[in-house]
Amino acid sequence: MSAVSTNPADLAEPRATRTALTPDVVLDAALTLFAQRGYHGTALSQIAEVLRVRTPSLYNHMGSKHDLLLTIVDRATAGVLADFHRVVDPADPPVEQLRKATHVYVHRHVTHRREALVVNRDTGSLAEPAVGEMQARRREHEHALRAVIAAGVAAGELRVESPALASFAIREMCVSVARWFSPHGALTAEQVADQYVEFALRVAGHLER
Amino acid sequence: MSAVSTNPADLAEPRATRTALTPDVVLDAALTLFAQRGYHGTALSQIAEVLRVRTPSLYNHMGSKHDLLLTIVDRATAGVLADFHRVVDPADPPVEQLRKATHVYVHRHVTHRREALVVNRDTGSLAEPAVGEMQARRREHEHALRAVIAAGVAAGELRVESPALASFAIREMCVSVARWFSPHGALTAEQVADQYVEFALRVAGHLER
DNA sequence: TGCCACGACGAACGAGCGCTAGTGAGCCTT
DNA sequence: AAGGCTCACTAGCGCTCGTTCGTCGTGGCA
Repeated sequence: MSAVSTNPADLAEPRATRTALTPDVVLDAALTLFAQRGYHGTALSQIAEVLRVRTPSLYNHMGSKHDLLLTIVDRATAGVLADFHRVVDPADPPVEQLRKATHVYVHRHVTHRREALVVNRDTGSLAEPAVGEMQARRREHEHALRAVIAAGVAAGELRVESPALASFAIREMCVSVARWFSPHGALTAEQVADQYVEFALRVAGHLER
Repeated sequence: MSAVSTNPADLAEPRATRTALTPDVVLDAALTLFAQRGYHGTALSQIAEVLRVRTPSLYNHMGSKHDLLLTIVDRATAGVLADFHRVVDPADPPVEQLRKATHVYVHRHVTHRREALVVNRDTGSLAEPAVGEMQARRREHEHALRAVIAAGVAAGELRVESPALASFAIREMCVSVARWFSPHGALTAEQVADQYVEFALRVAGHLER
């Protein structure tokens, strides 16, 4: 099928005209390049080049290269947790919680592909204590999803041997969407999210309707 | 559950006593460090330090830093394809092929965690034409798995809307095992592989027994 | 019109990188 | 005992990195 693309150029449009430089513009360019080449594989001179500016000018709009990464990872991981707690209602039946949790998670990874790639690849390049804090956030989401699955099993709605294993599998399955999705493909973010919700429910052993 | 570990130190044991230096020893140390810090995040001086040797000594046993990465990725991707064709018998029913393909794939990612991490993270850091060649191998495996699923759907043994999407989901689910598995955990490679085969069959819509 | 804050710039820094060359110590062979 | 080979070493190369500093042109405001 031609619905998807592995073309990494889907991430980048070389800024043709030189627009006003702001912290957000710098952050956005860094995000694109970090996602493409990785944190250590990206030089500040490359970010400056994309922005049609000399390297030192960047320092008028940022703290340091490390700060860029920290801000990116911080916002991204906070967003995932915010998504989860916004859409998952503890009063809902576990299956419904799993459905909603998976949907936002996939949807975020489709609409925030660059952030997802950077978080998954370069969180380890942060300095302490930031590494620990960011990993703690990921663990929080992981445990929340695991609890939902465990509750579903306890309620007889789901059937898995190990909620932890199922939770790992589902999460990584969703994350990987960022690696192949293309906005130019045949599938919309919504369609992909719906498909992956179905996959997640199957992995979790939801009884067929 | 305490069956798994996210401790990255599971990858590295700092070589206490200085053993004889050989190309394989250098490659192994590079593999460990690349998996931990990434290709661009690893300096040759760090590899040398682990081996209790000065940096230039490495060049008696390797071509260049880039050669190390190339060798690692080359062996790893070739191994995946060899695994697939060794265990998957085209004469088998599609479901059986999917079962075997998933099992070796997970098993390899459990027993070759470092290789998997490096391939997924740093293949893009290779120079042309190596990048293209390695990606072509990954595509070959991807298409082979997709064909198996499509055949299963055609035979009425599996049920998915899009074999491509299911193939993506299953592959990445298996790959991610390298990210959390610990040999010190409660689960053996075989047990994890069996569990993930079950997950894969569920994603592919295999009818429950 | 004069002033001032903003910010892009050239120059340059110290550090670290991958890698090369030449030297000399230890070992095997004869 | 003498020779040659292997290989780890010191020294140092050219380069790029992230970052700092002081200058200077410009646009908004008095």
